[in-house]
Amino acid sequence: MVDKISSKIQVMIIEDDDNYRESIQSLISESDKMECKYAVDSCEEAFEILEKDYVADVILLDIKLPGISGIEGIRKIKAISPTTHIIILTVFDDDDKIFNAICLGASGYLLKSSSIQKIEEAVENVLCGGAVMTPSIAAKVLQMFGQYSQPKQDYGLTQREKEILRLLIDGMSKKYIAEQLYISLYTVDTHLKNIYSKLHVHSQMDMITKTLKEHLL
Amino acid sequence: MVDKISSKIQVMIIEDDDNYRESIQSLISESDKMECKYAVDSCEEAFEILEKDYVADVILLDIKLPGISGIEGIRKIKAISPTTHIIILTVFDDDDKIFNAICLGASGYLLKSSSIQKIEEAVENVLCGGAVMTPSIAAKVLQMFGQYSQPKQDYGLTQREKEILRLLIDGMSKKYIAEQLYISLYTVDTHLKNIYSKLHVHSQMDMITKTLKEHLL
DNA sequence: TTTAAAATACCGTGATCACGGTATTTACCC
DNA sequence: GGGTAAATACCGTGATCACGGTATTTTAAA
Repeated sequence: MVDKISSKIQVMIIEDDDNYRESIQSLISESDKMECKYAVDSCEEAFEILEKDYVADVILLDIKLPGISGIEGIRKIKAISPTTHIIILTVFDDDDKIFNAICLGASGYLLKSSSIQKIEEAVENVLCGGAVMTPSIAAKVLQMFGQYSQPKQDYGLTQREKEILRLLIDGMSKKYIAEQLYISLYTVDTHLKNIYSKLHVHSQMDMITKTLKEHLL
Repeated sequence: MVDKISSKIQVMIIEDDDNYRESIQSLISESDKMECKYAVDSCEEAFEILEKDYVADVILLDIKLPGISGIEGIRKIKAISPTTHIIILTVFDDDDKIFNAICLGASGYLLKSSSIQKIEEAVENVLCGGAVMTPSIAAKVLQMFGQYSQPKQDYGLTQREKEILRLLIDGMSKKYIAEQLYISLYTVDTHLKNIYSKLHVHSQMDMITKTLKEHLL
């Protein structure tokens, strides 16, 4: 072992377009921060390399690949090498696929037309724990996010009612709640009746589905 | 009305630092795509303007303001002028606040150190329905997102069991499900017992909370 | 073809729930 | 000081649920 172990960021490329793959690899070779030892044209090849000793810091992954697609590949890459960050490369703005990719654990998404500077920037960002997204993806993600946190309709539940609701959602029975709160089971029952009336439901199940689906707490 | 109505993008600035506000305003004035008629130093002022006839396409909003904070301001801005996009401006990488802002409906987040090109780019992106985020924010958002969609643990439920689970979550009673599926109530009961055993729960409520919390369907 | 898994069905018992009442005590607002 | 909202408590009845059995048929895999 004459050479010292490289301290450069280990970047791997999975891309079936020979031209693009090689051009990116050579561009990365010119960087003094990144290094690309392996540039392969399929997920299958990548798996083999990763299953040996090689540890990639970042993988630039084409989403449209013959055989195992990029999307499917993400899962396995993450399984083999959990610390490896994945940046999706694609030519088109295929929001849905990108969206899936991101849900599966990709840290970023870049257009193939991105400059080597953008790529380098993205690689550094994901290594710092950041993520990189195009505005359209970002918007989609935020939109889903908004639904999830925003529409807190107010049904006018009192503090005590909310407290009891919380305990029920945590899986406690009416009886147990009564004991925990040092109140009578009858009282819990009364509160429940009031909650039902306010939420327009008729069972604990309805109440809980409504609460969880609408994120009322 | 001699002049034609401006077709430039209407950008409004809410920023209490006089220097920064004025410099951004003058930079925007040089743009041929954007126009900044109003640059104010508080949300209160902005509300007044928005409550009159003025319609801002995009508001550049400082997060740290005297009086009503940027975060609080977002809500009211959105209430007065729902179509207005909001881009948060801040000096520091205050993830938590940004995160709140984004949940409240901000379309983007920029560092004050951003170049006028970046700002222009961001403005155009949000007007196209996109969103702009720094990598650290993006990562945080994705992380929360991942929890929400990833951990689909498999409890080995059969098709029929999943079907019944779905119906229960839709609020149906065991009896009603039996009728809908043309099977005996006893059968539904048996399926329930099996589901309980697989999910390690002991009531419909537990089952539903578990299903909804872990997104098992 | 044998086996295993899935779906179906039945029963009884004790526990829990839903919901209709009614009623008292605080606490706070006008 | 009168009114209101919130929290507390009690009761009975009919409905529903949980869960322990046991058992048959259908389907799919070996």
